[in-house]
Amino acid sequence: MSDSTAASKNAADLPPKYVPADVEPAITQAWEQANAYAADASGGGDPFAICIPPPNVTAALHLGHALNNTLQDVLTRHARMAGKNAVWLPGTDHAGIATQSVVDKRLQATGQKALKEYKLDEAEGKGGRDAFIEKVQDWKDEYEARITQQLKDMGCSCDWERQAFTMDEPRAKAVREAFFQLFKDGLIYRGKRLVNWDPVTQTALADDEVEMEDIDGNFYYMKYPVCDASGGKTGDFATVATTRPETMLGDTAVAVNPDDKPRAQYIGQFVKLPIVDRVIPIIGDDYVVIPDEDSDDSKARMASGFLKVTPAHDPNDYDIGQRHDLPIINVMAPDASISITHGWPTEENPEANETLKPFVGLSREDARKVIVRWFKDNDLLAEVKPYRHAVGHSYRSHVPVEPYYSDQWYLKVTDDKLKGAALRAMDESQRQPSEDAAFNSNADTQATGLKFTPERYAKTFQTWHENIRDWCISRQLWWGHRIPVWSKSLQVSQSNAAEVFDEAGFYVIGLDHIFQHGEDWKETAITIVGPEGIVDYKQNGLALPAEPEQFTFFVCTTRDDMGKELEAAGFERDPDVLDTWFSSALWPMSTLGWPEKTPDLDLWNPTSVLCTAREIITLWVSRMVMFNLYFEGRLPFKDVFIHAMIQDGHGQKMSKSLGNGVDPVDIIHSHGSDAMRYTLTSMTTQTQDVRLPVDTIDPHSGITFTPKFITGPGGYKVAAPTQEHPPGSGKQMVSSYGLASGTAEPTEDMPAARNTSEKFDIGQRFATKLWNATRFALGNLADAKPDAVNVSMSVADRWILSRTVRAVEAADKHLAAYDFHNYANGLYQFVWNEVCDWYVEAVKPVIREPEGAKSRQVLAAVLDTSLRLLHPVMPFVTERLWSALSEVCPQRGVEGLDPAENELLVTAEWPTADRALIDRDAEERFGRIQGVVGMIREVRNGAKVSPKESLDFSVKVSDDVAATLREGLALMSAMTNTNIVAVGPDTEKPDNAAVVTAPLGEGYLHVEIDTAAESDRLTKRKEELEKSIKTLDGRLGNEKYTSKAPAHLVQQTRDQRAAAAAELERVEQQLSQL
RNA sequence: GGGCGAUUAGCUCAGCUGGCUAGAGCGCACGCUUCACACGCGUGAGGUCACAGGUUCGAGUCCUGUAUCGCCCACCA
Repeated sequence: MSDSTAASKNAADLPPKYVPADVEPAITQAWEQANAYAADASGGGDPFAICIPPPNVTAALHLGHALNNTLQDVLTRHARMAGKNAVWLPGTDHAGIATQSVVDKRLQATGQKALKEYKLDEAEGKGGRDAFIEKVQDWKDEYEARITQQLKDMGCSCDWERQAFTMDEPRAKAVREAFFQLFKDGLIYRGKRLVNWDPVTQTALADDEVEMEDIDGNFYYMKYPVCDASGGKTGDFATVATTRPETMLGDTAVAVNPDDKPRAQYIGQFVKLPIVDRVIPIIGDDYVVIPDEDSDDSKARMASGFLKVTPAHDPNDYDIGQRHDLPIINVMAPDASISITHGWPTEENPEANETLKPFVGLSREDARKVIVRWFKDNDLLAEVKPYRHAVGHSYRSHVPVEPYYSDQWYLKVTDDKLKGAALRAMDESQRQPSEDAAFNSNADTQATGLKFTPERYAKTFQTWHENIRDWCISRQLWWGHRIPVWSKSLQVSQSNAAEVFDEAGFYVIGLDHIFQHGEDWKETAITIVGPEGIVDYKQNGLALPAEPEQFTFFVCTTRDDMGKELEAAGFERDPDVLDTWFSSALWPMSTLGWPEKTPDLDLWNPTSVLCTAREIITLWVSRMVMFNLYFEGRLPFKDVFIHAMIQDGHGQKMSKSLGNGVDPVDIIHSHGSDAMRYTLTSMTTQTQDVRLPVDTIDPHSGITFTPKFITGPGGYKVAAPTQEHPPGSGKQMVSSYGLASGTAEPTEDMPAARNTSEKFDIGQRFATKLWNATRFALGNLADAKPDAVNVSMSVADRWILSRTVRAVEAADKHLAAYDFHNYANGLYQFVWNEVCDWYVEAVKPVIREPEGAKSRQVLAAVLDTSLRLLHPVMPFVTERLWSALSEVCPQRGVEGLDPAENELLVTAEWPTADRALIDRDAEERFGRIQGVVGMIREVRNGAKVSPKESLDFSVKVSDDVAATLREGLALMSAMTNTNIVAVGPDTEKPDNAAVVTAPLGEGYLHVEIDTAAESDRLTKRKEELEKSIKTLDGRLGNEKYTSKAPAHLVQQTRDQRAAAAAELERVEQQLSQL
């Protein structure tokens, strides 16, 4: 190793305490210098690849990300050590709407020119769009750098040379190409539909960007006068029930259920819509719920039987409107204020409607109040009932989403080539029985075997695809991939054909090659939309109408120069950008060079595993699967591992939007990176989310305390923005919530406070334990003479080697199953409870002696293996200790456990377990020693004998057993501070002695015992044994048990019964002798 | 409304296809500055496994129901 800081020269270089901050930076540097993470497709080994779920550049990472990335790093480091050609592809996501609105908010908050002003500039042709995007770009640069640093601080072994961003040029190229292909294949279409509109950010949202929240609202019962076709009132009323009175301005029908006897008679009549005086029909549609006061269905209880139909502002009403060919009247502007200029039919002449005028320009909230008031004043409000119901809110601006009728681009994910392929890709073993046609399709099944861990998430994936709807991919934003479509509308007829079309019937705009070579669709695709919809001009040419009709030409191209030509020809580029998830969906391909057929793509796609949280299965996993299958005919990854979510101390999800996130760097600061990684890994079980109570560190004093909590927006518990510690001291600080929510600004007197959590203590302690165990080993190995070969292994040596092999096997098994908890926990127990508590203690008496030669070898090998096994989860401390070990003891390993040496642990070989080292005899014998040692310690403690006081111990066993026990007795005596004074068949129990029993005999600890205490202890034990015997007898006395239960279990029960009876006898004997 | 998951020691969590005298870490009690480690060592106390039924020789583990909590999905009359 070339550096001097990371590598230790000898054991004395290891300070008594492990201080992560003193070690981590140098280790990071050593890895970087060695280029340890770089992957090359031409390198050997089986491919292993992980794509990072690219974090949004909206904000810094929190502990949820730390967990996500730690697990990926564990897998990657393991794969790398195991000799695979491993790559971990890093990157970030532009997160369109989220980033745009975060930046806009920040600009507003700091009094700078914000989105609104830039939009005005853009409208005036002053380039506001590009100027704003630059602002967002600055933000992105800042946070991308910060996120990258966080990942590096965590020790993430990404191949940083491959850092990607969903909006950089290679990814942009992939997006254009993908869009183009889908467009060309007819899977992207433009549709006028109801979308989820966010009136604040003024963009459409995908279904999954809408969050349902329960809202306390009202049911309003409004009376519409019934009339005839010409508007003549009958004096009767139809009372509609609605939660959204303001949309009544756009009503185009009233519906009743034809099976609703009392009301069906109204079908065919009309109502005169109040305020707007529109005469609209009463129609029959079985969607309408029939009122029933006694129903279980709350809707039936609340319903009036008359449903107002507003196709432009309610998805259900839209469907009804389609069924009955109703007009669609949009009554709102994009900001959701009441408007008569966004779709109101001119023949109604709304400008002249005096009654309507007061409502125009009102927000939908105000309009609701005013309209209700109008109905009340005009005696048309029948009733108002409180009603709690779910309302969709923008996940970004948190205002209710407005169903809004507008032009959008859709991706036809319902097509079998997308949806069907995704369903068929599921591993057969994880499919639910299904009626879905996709499973019966004859279509080629390109790839199969997509597997989820835990399995249950396969169901989420399947259900999502079975119910999938077309994906609205356009967003009215600036921050994103601009849609590569240019369009132009023009009036076309036979008379102007010569100006527009050439002889071949193709449209002429100076782009002859596009149209002349109509089948050469490599870079350009055209859709022509005429009055009757999409024109299949490729088959039939364009049938020109006699009278001029409107045709719109949509040209999709991946080439910028062609875009410019199109613009010169009067085409306009679509102003919208693509949904963020469109570029994310290409991630496993675009990070490997797609659309080029690169060696990387060949080797690493499909990637090995996707590691993510469950919330993203529908948004992201689904779309990656569909795209990768569609474009490359294979899966984006073979496995999907869904891990837990990190919750705060109140059981709330840790998230940026809640502001309760904890910066991993804070934890690294308080506990070290390895401690954080270890704790997070060991907390990862298959079922549970992780609850993590968070404390605050007072920056004035460095003292940790539990912050004061307040109830924040949305009813969540959050740390108060400013904290005082101790209360009343006047020493104030800004909490991480205060920072994240922008509700408090740190100052010199009121600095920002870091977070910590005692949950990470376990990792910190473990790192320290490992550190100290290594210090012990190095201290002894350093002095080791060249080993005398003729020393044989002790029972402890054989035992620990056996246990080490089992630890290797367990680690392999658990990692392969994504069982992170047991991987981490198993090694913790191995290192702490077996290596440190027993092996190191057992070896102490001989470790510096000539007869300890073999033990020194074993100790070095066991330590070597432990460091290798732990490296994926605790890379820093293990790497540091590795260099120290290599320095002191460059040659290590025993037969069967001798992986290749390597300068750096990060690229060292993963240990393989030679099962020949598994030694049942040693395990059994050492187990007995452990049992006896335990009993002696128990007696010593019970008798309150100081550990320093050496006690005599005599053993009664047969002579031949005594011979085999010699080694074990020596060990036992050393570990319990006892002198063995007699061993043999004639050993008598002294008067003052505690009896220790073991399978092969018994021992006497010569100690003045407290008769009363000993009597209590024995009596208690006696009762336990009696109870146990009773249970076992009950079992054995049950003929059904002895006949039905497996024989070995019955035998086991008999053995247990016998053992308990034997012990009971001894206990009773001891009691009688007290 | 549909689906998934959780409910085990004071706290945070393990307990795979039923065999447990139910485990771990923290916390707690007692004793130890034992020459790697007090971020330690040793010993111990602490649980009718949410509740009610059922299947079984046997249930923390399987089934049914109830309650509470969480998450995901769902077209806001």
